[in-house]
Amino acid sequence: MSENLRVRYAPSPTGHLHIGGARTALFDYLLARRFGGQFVVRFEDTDQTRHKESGIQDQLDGLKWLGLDWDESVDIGGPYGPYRQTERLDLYRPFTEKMLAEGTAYHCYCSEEELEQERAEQEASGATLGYSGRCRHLTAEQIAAFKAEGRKPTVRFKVPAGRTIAFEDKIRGHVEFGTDDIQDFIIARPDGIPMYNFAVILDDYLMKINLVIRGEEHLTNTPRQILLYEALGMPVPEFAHVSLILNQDRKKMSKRDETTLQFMNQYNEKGYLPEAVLNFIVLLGWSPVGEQEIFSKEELIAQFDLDRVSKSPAVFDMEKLNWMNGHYMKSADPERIVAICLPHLQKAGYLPEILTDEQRAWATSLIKLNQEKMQFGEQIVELSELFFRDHVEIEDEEAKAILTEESAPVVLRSFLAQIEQAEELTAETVKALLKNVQKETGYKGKPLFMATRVALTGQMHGPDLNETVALLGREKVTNRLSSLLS
RNA sequence: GGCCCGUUGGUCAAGGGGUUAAGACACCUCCCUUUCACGGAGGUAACAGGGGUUCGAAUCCCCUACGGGUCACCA
Repeated sequence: MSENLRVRYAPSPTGHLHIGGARTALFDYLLARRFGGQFVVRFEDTDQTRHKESGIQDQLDGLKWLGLDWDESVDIGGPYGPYRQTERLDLYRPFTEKMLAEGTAYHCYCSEEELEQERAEQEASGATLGYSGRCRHLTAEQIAAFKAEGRKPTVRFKVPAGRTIAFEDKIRGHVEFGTDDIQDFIIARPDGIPMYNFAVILDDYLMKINLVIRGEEHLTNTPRQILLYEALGMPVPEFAHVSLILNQDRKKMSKRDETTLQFMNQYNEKGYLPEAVLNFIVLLGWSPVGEQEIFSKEELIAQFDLDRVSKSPAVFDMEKLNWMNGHYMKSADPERIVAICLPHLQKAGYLPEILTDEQRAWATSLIKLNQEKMQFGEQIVELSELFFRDHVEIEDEEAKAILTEESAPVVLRSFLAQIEQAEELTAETVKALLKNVQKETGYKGKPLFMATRVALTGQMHGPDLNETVALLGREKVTNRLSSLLS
């Protein structure tokens, strides 16, 4: 890569940033940053029917959330703009004209209905699917007749026969296709708006993109695009086709698939850390040289390369993502975790929208207490549920057994008395209180701590007991103890 | 159906002619801990199948099977 590297991420703005797109964009970004190239984000919005107005911002927000930045796009401009296709329509027209004039493309007057019928017949007879090319050699009379009918032609590319189109994919190696398997395809609609295959090559050429990284679903588009580049005498960029990300059923992720969180905004909403998601995504396909697998963005920039990207599809493993996110959460700044978790507690109705300083301080302690147990922010709700309920429900058999020990009421009665006398409850004072209970009753270890824990939380497991008691507060503690003892 | 791509433990994956076939997640056991989690020490578990080539194939070639992608006036 001696020349200036220029890569692009070119989504269709139909919705939020998808995990597959995020990975492609990440690969683009990493390479551009590593080799001092430019990363451009451009939008392919020529399909009016699928276009979603918020799509562009959603995509950009997703990239931003992940921690990526770009050198050229709709928001910051750049020397090769505009960066959305619907604003570039005038730029495409001369190329269409050129191809028509040179005979590498032709007008096709077939209606959508006719084409549909043709396809149906092909499917029925088991013939090769695709356009027959019947408008290639229309006579002047036929054309005049179509025009008289009021038909508006599409523009089709004339695919040369009998050729082999080969290219060296940066990830998959040598790939080749025969042009006889490719039918004449439409490059521009009757209204002049170019189709995907045409618009991409024009944009990539105009924007001086020299490496195209994209999903494997575009592999079979590549020979078509190479043909187009050739027809226009343009240099062909390099290609790198990244394999698909599959869901847990080993199928291509469908938008409706519920088993996997597929969009960046969902991760954000569930309280995942962007650096964890980024770290996880890069490992879906790419593998480092050594055995390290926790990488900062900077470390990735220093060593990411396409030659270590896998050819085979990867199944998205939520469990591993959760582990990795948990790993990042443990070492994250507690204040940041608080900021992520607070809204979840509020949404759950555990805390009001407007917090007093006291409430905020209390919630902060609560969240910090659970920081090391969380895999993602939303889990704070279930983790802290016991702090908000009115009554303790003991369902676990083992837990029930703890309370039937003869030591249990002795310990709890003593603890209740201690609590009532205590000035304030902090982790330290609670620790001292429990020590007093130990001295007074003679019970220590499990009979002491487990009885207390179960009585107050209903659970065998949980965060630090001293902190838990302190956060529960005198009222809840005395209520729970006395209702249990009566 | 045609064309194209792929196939190493349940998952992510290293390894690209000679390895006891790494590592991570998950799972199991043990240690640590008043509990859980964390951390630590172990463990179970894989080269899709069949033919070649070779002294020797997970690695190279062919076939089969399976999975996926694509054949739009979508991108």
